[in-house]
Amino acid sequence: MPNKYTILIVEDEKNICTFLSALLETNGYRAIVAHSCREGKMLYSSYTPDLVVLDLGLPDMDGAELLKSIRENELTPVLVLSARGEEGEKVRLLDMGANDYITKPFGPAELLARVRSALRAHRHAAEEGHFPGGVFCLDDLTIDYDARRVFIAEREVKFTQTEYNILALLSEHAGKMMTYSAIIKAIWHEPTGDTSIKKLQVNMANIRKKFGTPIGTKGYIVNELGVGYRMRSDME
Amino acid sequence: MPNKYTILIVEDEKNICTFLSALLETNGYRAIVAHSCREGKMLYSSYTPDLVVLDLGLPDMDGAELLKSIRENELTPVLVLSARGEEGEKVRLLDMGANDYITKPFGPAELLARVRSALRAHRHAAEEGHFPGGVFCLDDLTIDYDARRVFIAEREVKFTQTEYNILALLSEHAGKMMTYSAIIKAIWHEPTGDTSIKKLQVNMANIRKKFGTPIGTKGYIVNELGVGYRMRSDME
DNA sequence: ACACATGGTAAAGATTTGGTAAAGATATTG
DNA sequence: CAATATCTTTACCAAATCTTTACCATGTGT
Repeated sequence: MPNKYTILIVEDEKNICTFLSALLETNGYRAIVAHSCREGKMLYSSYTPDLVVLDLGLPDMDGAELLKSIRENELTPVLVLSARGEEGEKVRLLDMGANDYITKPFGPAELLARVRSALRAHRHAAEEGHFPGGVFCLDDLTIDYDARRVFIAEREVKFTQTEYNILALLSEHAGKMMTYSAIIKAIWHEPTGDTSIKKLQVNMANIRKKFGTPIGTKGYIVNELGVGYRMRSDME
Repeated sequence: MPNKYTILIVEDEKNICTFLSALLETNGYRAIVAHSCREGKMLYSSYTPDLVVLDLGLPDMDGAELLKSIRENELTPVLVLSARGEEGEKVRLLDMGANDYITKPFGPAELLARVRSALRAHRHAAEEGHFPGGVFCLDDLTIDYDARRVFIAEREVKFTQTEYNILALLSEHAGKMMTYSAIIKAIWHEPTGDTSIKKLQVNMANIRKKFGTPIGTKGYIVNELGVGYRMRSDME
């Protein structure tokens, strides 16, 4: 029924290209391949893909520029492929609006999972700018944005203002990795520094404490070392 | 005694039916159950419920048809229950005017939160600031908007103009957190500042004093530090 | 395995915030 | 105009919270 999702791959290494496009094609996506950022830019505007897989460290132009030109109009999800040693670049692109990243080397299952997750989260966000009914749900966690109330397994849990703000922010972007600087800017409107990251970590600890950390269950919020936090999405 | 909200459940699976009706009944709603769309249509016109929980994929008739027949006259909120994989159908029903959807499997907290949210939104949209019959009820508190009179446990209590305005405002948005700035703008038509928040706080103190703060009972109005006030709702 | 960096957590101190009473200021009423 | 009610401002206290600090656990690279 719905047309295939079109995925634009921007990657210079030939064998990764064929691997990716074969993988995506056999899983029901339409794959378009660009071997440089310039080409990616052109193909993007002619195909308007549903998702972009962007490799860092392409020779001809900065991946950031491509991302910026995509973000000027659309909010098409962008997955960043990064090799080791490109940590800084990775975080920079996440800050600029990339939705997720995958560190090389990666397996087919991981890539497909991230692609699915990004597509679904994006479709949800697009359908009605926000969560229908103003309610967010993830496993036992329920957030009622209008009432500004949070429930965990039927029982209301009180969060302080900053704790709630963090929760609301992460849940509104569920499934998307949010960098420290993005979170700090949104919550405290101040530049990121050592102390502000500490504040964030303390708040996260308090939030987790109130969640009660059900043993055996993976927490609602995941941390990625050196990058930021992500709230799990109920459809990943 | 405040009238219970009546909720019509249209669902064929027996165990989901009993789960839903038990859940809703224990939370202060009146639940009516229909096991088919035909039955739902009939029960709808005889009970005129305040909200409908509609399962997709009923055998006898398309849920869409029931939704359409509801939407012909009323704008009663409709929550759609959908299983995974019925994404397309779900979107279609949202387009046709369903207010929210819940994906199976779902927990009790999620259902209750979405029911509350839908009732709240609908109530607020329907009356231009007034309740059916021009009366608001919450536990011992009764507000007669037409007469501009307030009763607590059968006995009238005199409120000043601003006190009444605040009460009316909060009760009209019962269940929703109202920020300081929203309240101040509505009451004094002036920008929010330190002094205006103080005014509001003093008024709240006076209101609470007149309520008599029955010990052991949670107050009618809840404060969220740094955010605003929320009047409890009879459906929470 | 080691050193190093990063994140988690608890607890103390500093700060902000809300509640309340009471004193002016303003408006309303007879 | 006086008497009264209401509104606004001020001051102070208690409690909630934010921030900082220190220390421990965990992960990362060599």
